Amino acid sequence: MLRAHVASRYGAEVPVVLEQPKQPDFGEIAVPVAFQLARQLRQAPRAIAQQLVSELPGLPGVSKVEVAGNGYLNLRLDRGAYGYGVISGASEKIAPEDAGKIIVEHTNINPNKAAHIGHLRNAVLGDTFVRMLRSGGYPVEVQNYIDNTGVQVADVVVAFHYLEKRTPGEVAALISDQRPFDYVCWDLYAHVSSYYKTHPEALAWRAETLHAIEAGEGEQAEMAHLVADAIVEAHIRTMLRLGIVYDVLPRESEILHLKFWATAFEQLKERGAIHIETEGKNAGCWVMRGAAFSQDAENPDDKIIVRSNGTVTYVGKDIAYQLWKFGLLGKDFFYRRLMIYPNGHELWVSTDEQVTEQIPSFGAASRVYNVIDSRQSYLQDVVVAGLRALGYDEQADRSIHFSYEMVALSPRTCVQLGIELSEEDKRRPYVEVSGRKGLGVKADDLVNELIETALREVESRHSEASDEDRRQVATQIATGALRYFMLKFTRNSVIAFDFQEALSFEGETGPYVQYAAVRAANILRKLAERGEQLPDFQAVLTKEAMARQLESEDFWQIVLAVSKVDTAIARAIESGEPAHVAKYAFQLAQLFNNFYHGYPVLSEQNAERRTFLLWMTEYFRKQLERTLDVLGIAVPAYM
RNA sequence: GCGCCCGUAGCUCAGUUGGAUAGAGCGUUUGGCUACGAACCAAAAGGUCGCACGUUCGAGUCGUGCCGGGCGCACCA
Repeated sequence: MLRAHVASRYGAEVPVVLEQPKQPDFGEIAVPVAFQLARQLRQAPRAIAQQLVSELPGLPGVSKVEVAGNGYLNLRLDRGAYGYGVISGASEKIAPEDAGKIIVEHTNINPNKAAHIGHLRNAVLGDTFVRMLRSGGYPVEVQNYIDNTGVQVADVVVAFHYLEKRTPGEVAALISDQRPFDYVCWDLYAHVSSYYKTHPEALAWRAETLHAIEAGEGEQAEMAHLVADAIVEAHIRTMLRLGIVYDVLPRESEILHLKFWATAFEQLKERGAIHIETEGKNAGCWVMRGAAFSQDAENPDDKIIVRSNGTVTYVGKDIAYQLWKFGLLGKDFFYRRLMIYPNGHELWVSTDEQVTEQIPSFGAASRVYNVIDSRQSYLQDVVVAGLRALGYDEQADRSIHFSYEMVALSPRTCVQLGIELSEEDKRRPYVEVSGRKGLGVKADDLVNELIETALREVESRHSEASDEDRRQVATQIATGALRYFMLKFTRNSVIAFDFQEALSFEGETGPYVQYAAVRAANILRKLAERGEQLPDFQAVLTKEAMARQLESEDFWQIVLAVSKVDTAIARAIESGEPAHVAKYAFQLAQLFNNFYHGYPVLSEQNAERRTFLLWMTEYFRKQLERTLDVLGIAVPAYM
């Protein structure tokens, strides 16, 4: 409407953008359109703004338009109408009707050792983004790719087979042993990695093992399966502690056995996307021309896809996998159900032969997000260049590297962990986590420590509750703290992990937000304990009543902010930034704690005011819970 | 050498496609428990947004060049 007016008055198509003013007393909506017009009309912005206001017809829902600053148009909303609309309004879905399936691939941990905090950041980011998309109405499929035939698994097999001389039977016994198997492998992997350094000839064992795994024969192959399957199970269990689940686990073993690569290879050759090199340093290799993904325009480096010994590199397999995700490979996996989660959700895993009639449909998405840390951006570029070289430009555009910076360790935390730092490392702002060196904080250790810390706190506050009960609450608080901690940083900031900071439950943390939701619920519970029921808000709080109550600037600002859950999530989806949802949740909680302190609800004497306060409390509770749900954070029964 | 990321309060970080007086948490100082449990709230102090040019009515935000830090650039994944 405003746009139409501007267009007809000035004969100019100017984008009319609506903004939120910096300060609340400037009104609810700001329109900087006069600035844009100023350039075209060569007049002062303020003069144009004044002209606009004097000629503007009344806008629905808007009570007042005024000129401010150098030429802002500030709109003030009709508070009663807005408040009444909020009571009766439903939440909006932003996904277009015809939106195709979205695949989000995350976690992707090498199944050869325990998960660490770096993996947690990946999984929490991925899982939260999935929750954001689903709350917006998008259909999403969650994949966790398992590299069960790679070097890292081979290295652990080398350790078992050659260094420790164990049989597959003995490894199987270790898996069901007391000590967590992923922890055993964690140490073993660090051990074998350092062994290679002092005994380079041992690398021949690795080559031999990789060969055995690929051929699917011998003790090493058997052991590789045992190890990978057991570790995958451990990872699934670790992630479930944080409420993270998957739909399907595509495995590298099936990419190989079902000849995904062979099919992709044919396509790549046919379309000239890759070439065989006859001379130079890459002689005998199939390479992709560096020009396709070059970072160095002057002298682009080619990327080897097939080695001179005929084996395919990781990038090659990833191109095949990416093609499958878009349904462009002309092949599919077979699947078997791996497990059923406690909530009934089914987890499927790829297989190389048909074992069930009821094969679910996976893959064939219209958009793909790969949650992978920024260190692999070069390889992701190559994969996308591969799609492009095959003529799949559209799919290349819809292949999104959802990148994030690594989690490192703060120097203080290194000292706490008893890690010896070199003089060089001591001068760094943070130290990189390294699985090879066994340098890092295991995910399960961190979760356990968070639970114990929370438990001490819960026990000191709620001596009346049962042990079991308190442990459940402590677990919810611990995982809430951990998830929030992983989300409060934007994706491209390096997290220098610090124990003291991560174990904090005060200030900008998950528990702070949980506490606000619990407090809101407490008020409503107290009400019920007094035998009172929640009033029918829609009937009691008429437009006029709303207008009366919302004359209070405090209340008006609260209602405005609390009503913007969907907007906040939509904006976060658009920017691909889960941290924005976390930030919004924290702001809501701050607002509520403020409200809680300033306005006693149950003891309010004025009947209409009391009903209004109750409604605000219930509205706060509902919106906080929704936002926390998108963050994967539970609301405890008490705190 | 080339590419990507970062540099904002003592510390850790936000800053919504360029907009009005740059924000939060922690830490410091001060005040608030009669329970809708203080895992909270209120107040104070704290800034050359790394530096310099440029574009613009307007730059923390865009461009160029420097400075400082991190990560990549394998016939590993």
